[in-house]
Amino acid sequence: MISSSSQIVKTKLSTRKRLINATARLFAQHGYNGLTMRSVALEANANLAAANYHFGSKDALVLEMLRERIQPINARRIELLDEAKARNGKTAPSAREIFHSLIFPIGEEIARSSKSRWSLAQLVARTFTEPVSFIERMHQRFFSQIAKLYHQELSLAYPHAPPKEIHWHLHLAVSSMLGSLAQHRRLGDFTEGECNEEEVNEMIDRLIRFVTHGFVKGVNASS
Amino acid sequence: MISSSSQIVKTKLSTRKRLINATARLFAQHGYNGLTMRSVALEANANLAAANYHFGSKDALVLEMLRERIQPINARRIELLDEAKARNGKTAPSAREIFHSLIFPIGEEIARSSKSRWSLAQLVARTFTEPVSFIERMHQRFFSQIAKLYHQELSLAYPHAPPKEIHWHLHLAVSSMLGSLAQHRRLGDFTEGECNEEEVNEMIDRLIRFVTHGFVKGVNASS
DNA sequence: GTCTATAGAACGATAGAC
DNA sequence: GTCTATCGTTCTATAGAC
Repeated sequence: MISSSSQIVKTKLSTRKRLINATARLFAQHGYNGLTMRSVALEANANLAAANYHFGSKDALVLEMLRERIQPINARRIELLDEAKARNGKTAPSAREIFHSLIFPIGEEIARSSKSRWSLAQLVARTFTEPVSFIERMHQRFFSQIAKLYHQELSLAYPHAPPKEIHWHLHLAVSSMLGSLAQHRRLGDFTEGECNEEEVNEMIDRLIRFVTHGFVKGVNASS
Repeated sequence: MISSSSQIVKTKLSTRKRLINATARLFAQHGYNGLTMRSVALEANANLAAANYHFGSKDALVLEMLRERIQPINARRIELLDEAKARNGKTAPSAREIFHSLIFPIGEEIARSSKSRWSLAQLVARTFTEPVSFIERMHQRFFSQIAKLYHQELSLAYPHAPPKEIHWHLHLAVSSMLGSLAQHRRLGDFTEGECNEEEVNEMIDRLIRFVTHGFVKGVNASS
């Protein structure tokens, strides 16, 4: 009975929570249109009618799942950014520290979710690929203000760079982050087994360095 | 009757070609699961049964569309890469030239397709996000050999870098390229209108520089 | 080659018993 | 809260007239 406690934890999860978890996995794998209420219910060991009872509709279910996954990550980003600002006193944090605060929380969350480690990476990336209308609104609600915050911070760190260049290269950095998360599951295939996709920290560290270099060299060349 | 010639061109397009074009637009916008045979027929001013007559199934239609769009781009990549090698004689092309040959052909293709300019960018990016099984096979068929080619070329350009680092940073560069293509339509929103998503060449040039910097600084730090 | 009409399956959502 | 059963819709694919 070694695994009794984890079994208890697993079976004690409420139907609602199991439905949310199943929705996250299936949305990450198949996207909004590929996810069906029936597949969610099956994956969660719940009933089709129960899913509609708890959330009312497919739209509302997916929306709530996204809210629960994205908000803690954004909160942690602000936390790390504030720490970096406090650490540097009156001088602005470096681009490296700023991008660390942006990307590192995703690595933490991936490492935390032991089961199907990379589904969060796919989920975050898919949130920016799905064109469904309510997801577009989702971005507006969750990401537009944090994008503004990072632009401000990078403007302070690079006061001589044109604001337009900050915008351009921040956009490139964010796009690279999302692309790398979306593509990470292919790392093994792409490199013919030479690189290991299980090493979360390696991936995150390299990604932070990559976008920092692209950003810094890019904006410095323009100022 | 100013537009008579373009009208002739448009109406002279075969049903088959109109179906392919409609499939490309709708696949880029809605993905595989969001694309329906009915929507394709409607968009192409064709009949639902005609679409099945020409291609046999939805799978076969999408597969053929992807083949027709991807192969010319890959051919142009090889062409530019060969030109760079010829230009440099016995010394290897620079990372900048190598990534230029990888990314520039996409810009050319985007500039060529006057109608709905950015649907190709979304299409290419979506090809790497959709988890549908036949698309995974598609990648194997179209991209695994070209990935090997670029790894070889970069290994020659950076003989002192560990092969694993070449692999890692090439993967980051490709992921950044795909992410930037997928995200480009959001550039205007993301930058609050400051950056213009219509300037294809600007976008492609910045992207080439961005991934080159990320790659070069990354592999140099490791050797 | 292109149409109408439809078969057969899967979907989101709900009614109503427990 | 959870179930069975089902409604109404939409999908892919095909049969058959033209």
